[in-house]
Amino acid sequence: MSNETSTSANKTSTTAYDPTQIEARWYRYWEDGGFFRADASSGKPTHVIAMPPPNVTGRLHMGHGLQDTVQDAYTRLRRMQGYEALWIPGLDHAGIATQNVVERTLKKTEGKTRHDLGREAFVERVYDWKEEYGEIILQQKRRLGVSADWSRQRFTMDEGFSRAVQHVFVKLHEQGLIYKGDYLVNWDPGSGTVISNEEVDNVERDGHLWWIQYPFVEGEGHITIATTRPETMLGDTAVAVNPDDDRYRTLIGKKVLLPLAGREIPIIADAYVKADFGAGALKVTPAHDENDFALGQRHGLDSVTVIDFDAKINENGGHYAGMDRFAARKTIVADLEKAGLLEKVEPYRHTVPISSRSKQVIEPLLSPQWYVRMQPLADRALGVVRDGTITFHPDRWKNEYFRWLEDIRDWPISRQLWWGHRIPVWYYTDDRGEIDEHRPFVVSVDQPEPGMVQDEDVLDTWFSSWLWPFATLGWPHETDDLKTFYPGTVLVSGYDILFFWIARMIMAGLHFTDEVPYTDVFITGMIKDKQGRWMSKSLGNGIDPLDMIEQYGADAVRFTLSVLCAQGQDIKLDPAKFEGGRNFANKIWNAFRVFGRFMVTDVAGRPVSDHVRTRSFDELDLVERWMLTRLQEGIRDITASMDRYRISEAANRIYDLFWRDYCDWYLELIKPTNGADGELRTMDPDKLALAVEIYEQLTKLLHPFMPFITEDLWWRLRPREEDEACIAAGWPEADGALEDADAATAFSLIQDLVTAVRSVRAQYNVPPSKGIAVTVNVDADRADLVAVLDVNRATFASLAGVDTLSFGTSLAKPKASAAVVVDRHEVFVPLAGMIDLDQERARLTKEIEQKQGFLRGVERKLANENFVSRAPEAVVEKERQKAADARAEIAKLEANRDDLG
RNA sequence: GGGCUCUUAGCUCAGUUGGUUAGAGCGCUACGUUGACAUCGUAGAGGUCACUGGUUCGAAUCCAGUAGAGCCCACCA
Repeated sequence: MSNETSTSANKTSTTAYDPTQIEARWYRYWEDGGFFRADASSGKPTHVIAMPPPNVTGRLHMGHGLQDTVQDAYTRLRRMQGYEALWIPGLDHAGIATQNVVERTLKKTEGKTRHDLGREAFVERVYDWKEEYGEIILQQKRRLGVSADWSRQRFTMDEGFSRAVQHVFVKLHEQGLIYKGDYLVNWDPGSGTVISNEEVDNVERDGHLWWIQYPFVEGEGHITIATTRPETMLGDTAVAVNPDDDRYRTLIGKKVLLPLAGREIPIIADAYVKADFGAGALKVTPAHDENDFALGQRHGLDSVTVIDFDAKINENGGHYAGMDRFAARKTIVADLEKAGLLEKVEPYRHTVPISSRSKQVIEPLLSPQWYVRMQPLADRALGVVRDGTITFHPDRWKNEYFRWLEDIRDWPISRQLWWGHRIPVWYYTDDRGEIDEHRPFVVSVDQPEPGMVQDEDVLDTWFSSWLWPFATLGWPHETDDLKTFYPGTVLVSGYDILFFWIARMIMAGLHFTDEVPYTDVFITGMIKDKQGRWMSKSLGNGIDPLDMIEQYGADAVRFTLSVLCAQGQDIKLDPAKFEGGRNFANKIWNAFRVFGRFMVTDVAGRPVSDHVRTRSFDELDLVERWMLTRLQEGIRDITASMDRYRISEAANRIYDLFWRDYCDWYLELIKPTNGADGELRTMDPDKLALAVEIYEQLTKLLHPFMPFITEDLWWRLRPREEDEACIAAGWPEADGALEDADAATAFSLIQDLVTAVRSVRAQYNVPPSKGIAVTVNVDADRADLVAVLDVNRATFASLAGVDTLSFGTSLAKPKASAAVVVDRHEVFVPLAGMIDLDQERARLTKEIEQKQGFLRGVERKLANENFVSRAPEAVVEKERQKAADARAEIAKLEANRDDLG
């Protein structure tokens, strides 16, 4: 079944880098080789990151891609720097999210609800789900190159972790920080559980304001109230007015007849009521509104619950009982209208609480729940950020953190779910097996006495997540891991879970371990689509990182994300941006080939002998000393940027160092060219050795960002022992002995001169193949440069495509030549037959005008008394130098223009 | 109602102790394939750094205000 189609359509250059060939292989090598595993007994300084555990139901998305790229870059960097670098991975059981998914699947595939199965069987199903799908996302992370210590992988519901969670509950209870209370909670009818304030989104919606008349019990007339939720009127227990409202002052204490319900309720006065809003009179429903609940408490009102946990009107709602809350609203409004009690309806835009889980409207309901008193925990957490023990990057996020903690509320931690940690509270039962309300409950991890039953509810997912940095290390046991790796170093996360998780981890760390869980918090921006919208399933605008890895390679994806990850700003991601990363990987690959093809290798492509330079630094060519100098600067800059958590700065720096310096200049100069006969020349072994030496350093600098390609090339550079991997190599350190400021200056001058010559060539369309003669008239004050240039004439000539080169300080301008002034030096390019005198004159004139404009600006500054007297001497001197240079250059340009006749 | 962020080249964005002739990538223009890379090279065009005022010898950078965009908090029915 041979087919020979599409050979040309698939034509790809054999020289292009192909990541698919190598990524899986190197990952296996690292993982099997134990390179990710941290050793608690090494005695090295530690660097620890606790990976935000993804949900067991999760699939890798770009947010993970970004955050894992950052975490992996730091883990690899510190590992190379000699730290015992531990990155702990794991999974979060994600209570509501997971239960919802499994319930939906159950419904779809078997048409059953969880109640059909029963608790035990249902939880069994969720475990099955977890076993089957939980690992997927961690496998996906491996594709990205995540170098986490999989041997230490944890799950928030594994046995040890569960014990830790329950231990914490018991401890907090002992400390009086956990209580059970009957309060108004955020009931999510969609998920059938309570949720915390943080899980509620306040969304602006178009609604109505209904004006309803409540008739007086005695005498004629009525009072009008305005409400957005008429269905709750069935539970009204008062009407409230402002005590200073003249319209209603005389009505306070009177009774009204609650329409439809037929109950008598009082008119009360409370300053909370705003006289200028709505009708100025407020219906009070303590059982279904937070403000009304507070009002009820102040005035000793009854609470009448009329909406049940299924979001339907209950038996207190008379003949509305059984109706869904929104259906009831319609019916009630219609009934009021029929009764002539509906005064008017206004369109009204207001905020409605929506469950971030199920997207359904939250129903505030009275319900007994467990709470954590947060104030004592919050105070310490505020302190450690205020005093700088913990630093946020970028800094501004600490303000959000403060704001939340300064106004902390108690945390409702019980959830009416089946998937999660059972609350470790036990109840005595009576003869019929029912909970005996008369006997006190017992808080205990294990069943205190036979026959006692455990609380039905489970704990909020975050009640386990907040222990992540230390419970993953074995806490509450004093394990070696805990002693060695706690506290951790840095936490990397998006700002979306600053309150849910980051702040709570800090509180938990301080409270339970007396330590901050980490000293740095790296907050990434969120990934948006090209147009700045959130990526979502419904919009279908998500970009799958795995698709991108397939298409461009993991290194390309990582590098691109690193570059984009600037200062916590949100990232508008266009998938085309990964091309930049792919192109860079390709450049890295091909740069190696420049010198790599001169190495003798075995079948695996590994060199059979080492290449070690024999020349001393002083014996190196100018470009080589320049390149080494640039390399040392690069090492310092990149390391410093990473230390300051400026990962995009570091990524950009290595990109420039590699592409602009190493490839564009250094490699261009040292690469052998073909001989006249077309035969490829050999490469000078010592030049090759230095090329390898520098490339090896660059490989290491690139490794935290692009681990796969660097590991692969690493083995092509030198013969190595099996465990001498790039991932385990030492991070480069800048070496002052490999720096030469004079060489850097001299080469930089050559770069400028070469660019000037190329520019002339381009302007006059001189083909590269055509050799030219160039005369450089060095500025008289810098005569020393003549010798420098002379020594490096071959360098110059090769870069600029020059046949004949003349250097001097008083050389005459050749006939019919173009002139360029660079740093006060003149570059003459004879262009007999090609030069257009008018064009050249115009070009020079434009150049002169530009320079004159610049000079005027500088002179204006220098003419300013205040500038000269107040600015630092060095700044003034710099300006004087600029002016002098500009004047000299203008003079030379003018002379050259005049010379054209 | 409070708070935060953003506004810099056609597009996406860098630019922290205030002193540059304001940068990058993509896109655009011209030229270029005799063995590293066309996923490339060389040379270029392109910006009153949103606006107004202030501080300063000097502002894209600091301060105040204005306008637009976005986000987070918040109990006005």
